[in-house]
Amino acid sequence: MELNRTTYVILGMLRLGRHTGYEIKSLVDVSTRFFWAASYGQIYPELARLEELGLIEGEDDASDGRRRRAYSLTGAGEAALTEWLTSDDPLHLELRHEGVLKLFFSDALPPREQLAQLRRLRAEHERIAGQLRAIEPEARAGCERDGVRFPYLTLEWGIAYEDFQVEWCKRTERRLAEEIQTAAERG
Amino acid sequence: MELNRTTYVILGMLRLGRHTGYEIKSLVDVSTRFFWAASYGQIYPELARLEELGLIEGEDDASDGRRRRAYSLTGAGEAALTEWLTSDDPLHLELRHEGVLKLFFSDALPPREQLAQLRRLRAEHERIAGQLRAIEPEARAGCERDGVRFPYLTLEWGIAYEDFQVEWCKRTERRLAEEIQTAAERG
DNA sequence: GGCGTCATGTAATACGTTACATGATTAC
DNA sequence: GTAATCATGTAACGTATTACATGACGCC
Repeated sequence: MELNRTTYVILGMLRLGRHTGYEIKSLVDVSTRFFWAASYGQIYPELARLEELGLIEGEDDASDGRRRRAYSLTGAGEAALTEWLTSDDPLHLELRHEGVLKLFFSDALPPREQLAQLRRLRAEHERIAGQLRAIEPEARAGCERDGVRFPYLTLEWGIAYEDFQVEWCKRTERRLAEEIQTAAERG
Repeated sequence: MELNRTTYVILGMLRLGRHTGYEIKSLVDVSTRFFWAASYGQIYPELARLEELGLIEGEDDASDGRRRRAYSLTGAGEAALTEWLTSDDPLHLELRHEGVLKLFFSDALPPREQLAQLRRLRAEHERIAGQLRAIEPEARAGCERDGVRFPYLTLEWGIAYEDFQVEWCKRTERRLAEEIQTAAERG
């Protein structure tokens, strides 16, 4: 059936309710974006393909003058989603982290710059942690309102992850700063 | 000058010493791969381009019968690398984590399957942590031998990151298991 | 002689983002 | 009336992987 991985964001979002492509993109942007992004350029063609495969069903609606097509899961779509959720195929894990890459090559820098770079890295993770905390109250409310808990759980995961990064940076900053201090006293 | 981000892996690796494209790929595969991958399809064309830009210098060598071209950094290349290392342009941060995506949609599953999925996620991170710990002794030795410490530091980061994931999974598994238990006693 | 490694390179493919075109509605 | 939002769609571009072709060396 040649399902790619963007497929499942769409199927998963549609399982939570009938939605348009535009809505799916908005949902992704406030939820899975931090660990799984998707753009219009992927979503719209994929919706067409999934409908052709019979995994989703679209219905046109222009009742309020806005042309729109909302999709819902078919039985086959629900089955495909569950199949994916319960399969133990190897997970796609990918990390691209320019900050850590810079750190990798930081022997080229003088100690003060090394520290400065670490602080920038920390600031970045603090910023993201802040973003996540800002949406936390709404996510919690949504969780209690809809009886859907796992989206909230993954937000908790995101916050814990960013906090881990921040703490690691702080520890490493302290280590580096101490060494610079010691070197200065000896030198 | 239109430098993309694969550029800097190459410049950085060449700062550590004169290398062929093949060697750069091997180095990436045992070091930055976990937070910054690169393939032959990127490396070889980029080496040609960087030489044309005057950031690196290649020299042919077939002394042992094997045709090969080893590159080293030029002054301009070193400057470009330092410029990147010290700049505070926004960092490229990207995470694609199919396991967390599955978790996000796990309200669709019965509790037993939710737990099973979490265990799979943990197993995956335990596997990677194991891989990283396996290369740790060699990295530590290399660190002490060459006086280059930051590559080792990023390996420590990788291990800490994978350990964080494992611990988060364990905590969450316990929470879920308790709830299932409680529900069973009430039901 | 054959397998693994060293070594270069590219073509085909897949994946993903950005930017734009289009046009309606809603809120100020 | 105009800016923001809702809504669809795609073309161009950039990024990255896979797979293959090619060929030599070193070890068993």
